[in-house]
Amino acid sequence: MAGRKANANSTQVAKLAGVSQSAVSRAFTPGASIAESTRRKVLQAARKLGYQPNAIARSLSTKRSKMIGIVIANVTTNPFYPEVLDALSRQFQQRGQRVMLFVVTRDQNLDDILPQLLEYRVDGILLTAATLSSAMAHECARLDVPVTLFNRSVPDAHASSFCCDNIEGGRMAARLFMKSGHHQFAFVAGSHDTSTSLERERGFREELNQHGFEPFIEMGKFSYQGAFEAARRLMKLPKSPNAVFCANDIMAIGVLDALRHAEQKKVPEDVSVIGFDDIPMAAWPSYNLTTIRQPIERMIDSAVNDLLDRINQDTMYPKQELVPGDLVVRSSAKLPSGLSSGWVISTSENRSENRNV
Amino acid sequence: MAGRKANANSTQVAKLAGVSQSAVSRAFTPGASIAESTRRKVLQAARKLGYQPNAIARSLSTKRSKMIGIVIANVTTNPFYPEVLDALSRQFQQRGQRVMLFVVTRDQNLDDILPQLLEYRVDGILLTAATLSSAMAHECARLDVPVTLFNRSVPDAHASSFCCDNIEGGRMAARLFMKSGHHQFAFVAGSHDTSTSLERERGFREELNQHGFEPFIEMGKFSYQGAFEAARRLMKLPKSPNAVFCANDIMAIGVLDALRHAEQKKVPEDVSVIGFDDIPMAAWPSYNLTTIRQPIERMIDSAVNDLLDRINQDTMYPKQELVPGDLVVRSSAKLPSGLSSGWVISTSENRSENRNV
DNA sequence: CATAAATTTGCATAGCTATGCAAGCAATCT
DNA sequence: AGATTGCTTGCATAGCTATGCAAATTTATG
Repeated sequence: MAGRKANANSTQVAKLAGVSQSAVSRAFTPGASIAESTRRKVLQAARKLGYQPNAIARSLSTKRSKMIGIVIANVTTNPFYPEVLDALSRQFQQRGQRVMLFVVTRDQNLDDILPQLLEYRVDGILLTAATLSSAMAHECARLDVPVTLFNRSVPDAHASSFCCDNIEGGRMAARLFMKSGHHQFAFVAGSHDTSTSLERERGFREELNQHGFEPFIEMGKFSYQGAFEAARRLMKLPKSPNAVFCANDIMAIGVLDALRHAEQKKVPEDVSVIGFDDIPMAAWPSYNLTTIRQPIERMIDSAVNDLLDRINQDTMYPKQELVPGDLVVRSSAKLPSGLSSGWVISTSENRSENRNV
Repeated sequence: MAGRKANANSTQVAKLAGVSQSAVSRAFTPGASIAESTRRKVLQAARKLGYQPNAIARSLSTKRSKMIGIVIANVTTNPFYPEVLDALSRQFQQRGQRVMLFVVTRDQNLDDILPQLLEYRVDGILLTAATLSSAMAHECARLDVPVTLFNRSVPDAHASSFCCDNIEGGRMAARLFMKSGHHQFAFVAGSHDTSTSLERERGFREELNQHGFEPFIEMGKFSYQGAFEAARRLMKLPKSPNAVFCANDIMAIGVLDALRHAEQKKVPEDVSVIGFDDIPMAAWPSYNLTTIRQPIERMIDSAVNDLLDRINQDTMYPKQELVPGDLVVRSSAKLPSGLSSGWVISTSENRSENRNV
């Protein structure tokens, strides 16, 4: 009920230091017009009173909260997202922005969440593993709050988006499978309404189609367990596939576990598996997963830069960026002759190197 | 450079609705004294102008930001913490609090971070996988900002703390090992300055000591890789251990992988392994890890309740709570006769049940 | 209907900082 | 010395909402 203990404010500091309140404000504003001697007096008085500028009042005054709203989903089901959150949060922190976090479920509607961010006048919004209704996109545009989507492509032009090149990723998986002589393909999808899953499927299927193949599709619900069960269904098919591409690594791992522990299949001898993301677990010796790596750091750098730029400059248009992924060759998929495990094949600069992964 | 697009404010809404600014404020304050008819007028005018109350201004006025500062570490290295963050964030969200997030490294000093939270006048602070310097504890106490530690025990009486009973957890592991006839024990520690690791080690060692045993100790650095290497060192010992307790699950998994893939050991035939936490991966068929489960939901409920209570009532003292863990018996540790895999043994009410884990 | 009681309303101000502007001051130049 | 320039400083106000208090209105009561 009772309020916070009275915190010293700039006026009290001013009085103690024998200067005006403005001077106190200036003493704490980098680059403000204030003599070094007065600044010292102020800082000393501030220390004595335990004064710290009130960021809430500053936000009100400057109309800049220095807060970024981050909305994220799948944090517990896909280790990729903790990585993303970690990197995002550090980046913003380092650039002087605070983070207001909302954890949602993948299919949760953001129309209740975004207003809560806007209420706090966040300077920008970053959505990952979540999509934006066009109503909300307009609302953000109206309020001039830039929005960036991470790992979701967007039909709407009001928001920036930063994605891995999912289509090309799917194609790379298909090509690797075909080069090493597979003939029966399957795709384990994440969901039917998520751009990442749809695009990866599309690239995979298109590349196969060009060579006269058609993959089976099974739903893995973006989870270990869902993919585990999907794999079992696939193995029950009359012509069961021997090359399974999964919409992400966590599902690929579910598939691997199902193949080995529930279906007595050998990987990659009986079935090859490729994932997407390159989460840390993919490199564990239990899995050794061949996968398409999303270059998280680079993608996040771009996304953060773009968002901060759009916050600081009025006249910037949203940007859609597609970052190429790298094929990381480990041992969950049969190798074509001439390629050995431990290679990273980078589409971008068409270079291959043994990065010891 | 330029400021945000002018957002409608309560005065403009008031003018349009033909009422005073106070009335607008009251229309948006649940329980305020306002006639239903005027409220409707206000809400209609607000809708027309796209008005939404300014939470920053409200915070300044009420001296309540409705924000909780969360500081978390290990988000990418230990899947336990994404679970914690997810649950915390949802709980606070549901209770009408926003979350300001800081991601730090385990050993990072918080003396630079906490002031940033205090600057924004967060109503309370929750630290997990991080500790509080006593200077900062005093600072928070001075400013009347309650602090809660999650999964860290605290010497300082200024903060609440909510922990699993790590000592008893360590004892449970020791007892299970001894019951199934092991004689050579090891503990894979997380670090030498973290209460979780120290307490789990202490319980484990004390229980062994009571029966005349002494465990080897190796450092696993709280990571998969660190534990992987620790396991290899353990196996090089002249009397290599056949019962390894790890300070957490992710390290236990690192140990399992090292034993199986680098040391050609069978688990549990050659070596038994027990972890701590019960992260989702522990139940995967590749690992089937016997472990001490931390009852996350219950712990978080308590922690959140306590923090919110302390925010709302002035006269509450911090609380130290110890929540008992459950021994989840899977198949990474040899079973004593009479016990079969799939059992959860709960210390708290001393009941056992086959929960199909 | 008159009066008391309860509800609703507006006024005025607090909460804290940033900043445009004009005034003050010191240093520099002619 | 007087004029010019450049830096510092304080004044006054904006930014937006909440709320104590008194006034006004409505409702209930006798």
